[in-house]
Order: sequence, then structure tokens, then C-alpha cells
Amino acid sequence: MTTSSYAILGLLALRPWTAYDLTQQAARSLRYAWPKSERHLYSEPKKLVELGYATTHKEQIGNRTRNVYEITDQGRQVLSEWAATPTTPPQFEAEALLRLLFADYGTIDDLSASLNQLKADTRELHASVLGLMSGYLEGEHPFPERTHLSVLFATFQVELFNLIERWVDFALREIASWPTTKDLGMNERTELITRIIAAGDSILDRPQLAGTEPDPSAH
Amino acid sequence: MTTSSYAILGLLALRPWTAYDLTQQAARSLRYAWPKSERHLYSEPKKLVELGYATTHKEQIGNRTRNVYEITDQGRQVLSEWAATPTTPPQFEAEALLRLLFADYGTIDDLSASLNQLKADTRELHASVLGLMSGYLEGEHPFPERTHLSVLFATFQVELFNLIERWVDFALREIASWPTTKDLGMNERTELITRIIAAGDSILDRPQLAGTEPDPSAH
DNA sequence: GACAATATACTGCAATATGCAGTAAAGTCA
DNA sequence: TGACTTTACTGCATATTGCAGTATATTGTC
Repeated sequence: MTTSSYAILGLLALRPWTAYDLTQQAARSLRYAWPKSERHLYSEPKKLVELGYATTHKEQIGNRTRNVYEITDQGRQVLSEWAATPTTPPQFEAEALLRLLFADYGTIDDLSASLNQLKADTRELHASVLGLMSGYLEGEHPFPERTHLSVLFATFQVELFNLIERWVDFALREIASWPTTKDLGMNERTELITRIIAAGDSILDRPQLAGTEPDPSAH
Repeated sequence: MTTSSYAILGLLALRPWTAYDLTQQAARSLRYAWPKSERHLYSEPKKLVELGYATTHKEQIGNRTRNVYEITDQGRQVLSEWAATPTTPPQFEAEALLRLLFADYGTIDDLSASLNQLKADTRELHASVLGLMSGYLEGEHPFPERTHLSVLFATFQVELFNLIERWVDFALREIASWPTTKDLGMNERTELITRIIAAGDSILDRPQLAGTEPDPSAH
């Protein structure tokens, strides 16, 4: 049983689903904390059945069958045991940040494009979560008794997406003032930023890094 | 060539390394934007050699050999082409958040433990990045001409870690006021939080959610 | 009522990536 | 000298992804 197995089992504990249903539900929840491929969401339930943590039965819809998975008592048992075990550390994966790390192999425009892509991708995720939340306010939660969990969970996502969007704006302003992506090294401005951050302060809360903003003509 | 291949190739473009060196360097950089297993950092360079993007030679240290990998011109070529291609969306993975999503299968204490673990893990990452940054201020960057990139990159990590730590504190205060993990649903407080978040405001910037804080006796 | 587009509901297979155990020499410190 | 840590890997089983392919059901349009 991997963490991914428990993630799927957690969904099955809510109600019986087909694997296709799981992909839809994962898009509204798991995706934001434990992203898994669609393919995986089809394979994992089979493994759970083998282990005795789920059962499956076929339903007929006209000319075709669908496999519905349902959690077993033993499945619920291991789920609640899992709740008390230690967790693994968080991981953040962003190709756009990787491009920043290696920005000196490309141009300022390449880097700007990557960061703008990151912002656009984030906005989309952000909009999805806000959409879910307005749904909750309309009573549209599929499991109303669990709304407190979904909302607390969503607060994190929204704060995260806000952070990314604000940081990208900051980063775009910074690089717009760079003459090139290469060899700037520890210049005066970078040192200022390093000191602010090393002191535990947020650069994002200083709209213009008062009095020392990058050259505005470069915008 | 996967994104992971380019990530390794990016490191090789800095200087020649052994696979072991790569694991050390990845722990200071890649880890925060494109986390890869140690195992992978040993396998990938071999693939790059096969593709002609790197070469390898053996060096003798006393009674034992080490394989040093070095980027080729063709490798540099594809790296700079990569810089101009589109990026994939960001992903965040946190088992502790998954536990929150399924918190009703465990107790309040289970959930608190998971969130505290998340905070501890984050603090550790946070301390590592701050350690790197004070190093930069002492002139300890291994590639001094690239410090501007490392610092801008690190600003994101530090903001992210700050956010997680602050959010965990908020979440811990919230759940401390819950009588149980189960069936609270859309109660008054959850609705308040939903409205604040849906309006685009940050809950973290409202230290006590003025006048409506959770029962402090529950701390 | 025919047709197209989209949603539902999967499977097989190759490639990618991880986790873990195992091996062994070199360096460090007491 | 011995113990412990660091350096430097490899093999293998398992986990996971990406992509292509298949086929029926539903919805909307002209």
C-alpha cells in the first residue's frame, strides 16, 4: 500500500465509484495535494480489490458494462490506521522555476514566457478552486457533511495560488530590469534582496522595494 | 528527453560532475523545483551519454574509479533550445494535506500530528534555503556569476515555506476548536472562511479573524 | 432524424522513476 | 587500530506516466 493507494481508498470510502468517476473526483480534490495520472486511477482500484480492501461489480448500461468499486470493512479499517501514521515531506514541482534556475541558457524573453506560463497555469487552478468554493456557498457540495474539510483544504490552495501569482509578478519586474540572463552575479540589487529574505522578511509585501525599484523604462 | 533529462543536463552545463556530485548539487537546487530520486541522478547521465549530449571518463582515486560526466556542444545546443519551449503546470504534493482531505477517518490528534509534521518538514527545508542564502552573502556561491538566478529562485522557496508555516498555524488553530473531525459540514465559521476566501482575501492576514476566533480554551 | 461532437469507460504497452538492499573503497576521528 | 561517515556506485522489483487505441452513450444541431 503506497500513499497513492490510500488516496484512492479514501475516495472509495465516500461512496462507490467507477474508475472514470474517480478521475472526475480526483480533479476536484486529490489533484491539489496528491496529483496522480488518469491511468493510475484506473489501475489502483484493481489492486485494492486484490488486497481485499475493495470489491467490484459490473453494472449494465444499455450495451455496455461499467465496473463499480466499493470499499470493504477491511478497507475502512486500514484507512483509519493510516490516519495515525507519519507523513512524507511536501514537494513542489514547477518546470518554470527550473527554467529560472537555468535561465542563463536562454534569453530574457524565454524566461518571461516561462514565468507567464506559470502564472497562466496557476490562474486556471485558482479559478477552479474558487469555482468549487462558490459552489459550496450554494450548497453544491457532493458530501455536505464534509464541507468543513474541503474548505480548510481549499484555503491552502487559494493562498498558494495567490502567492505564486504575486511572486511571478515580482520576478517578471525583476528580470525586466536585467540587461541579460547571464553573469549578473551578486550585484547590488541581488544583495539587497538576499538581505531582506535572509532576515525573514517577505519581498512580496514591499510593492516597489521602496526607493530601489528596477529601472521602470525596461518594462 | 524528459524534463528531468534537461534538469540533469543543466547541471552538467555548469561543470563536469560524478553522479554522486549531482546528488549533492541537486539537494541544493533541483530539489526545490524538480525533485528527483538519488537513483535517478545515477541513471540519467548514462542516458545523456548514449544520446551524445554528454561524455564520460573514468578517474582513478587510489584503488577505485569514479565516472565523471561532461556536457558536449550538442548538449549545450539542445539545452538552449529547451529554454524556448513551453512549460508544464506546477504541482504540489503534500501527504499532510491529503490527511486533511480525509481527516474524518482519523482523530483530531491524528490530524494535528500530520500538520505539525508538515510544519517541521517545512522548517527544515526553510532552514536549508536560508543557510544557502547566508552563504551567498559570504561569497560562498559555487558559481558566483549565477548568484542573481539562485537568489531570485530562492525568494520563491522562502515565500512558499513561510506560507506553509503560517497556514499550518492557522489550520491548527481551526481544528483545535473542532469537537471532532466528522460531520461539521458548512457551519457558521466554515461559511465565514469560505466567503473571505471566495472574495479573494487572505485568511492568513487576519490573525484572529477578528471577533470570531475559535474557542481559545481548546488550545 | 442524421450527423458530429463530446462524454463515458476502459486496456495494453513502453518508457520513466522510485525505493531498497547491497557492495566497497576512502576519509575522519578517537 | 577500529568505528563511523562519506564517496561512489549497481541490480531489481515496484510504482507511475504517457500515449495510443477501442467502443458505446449522450447531447446538440441543422
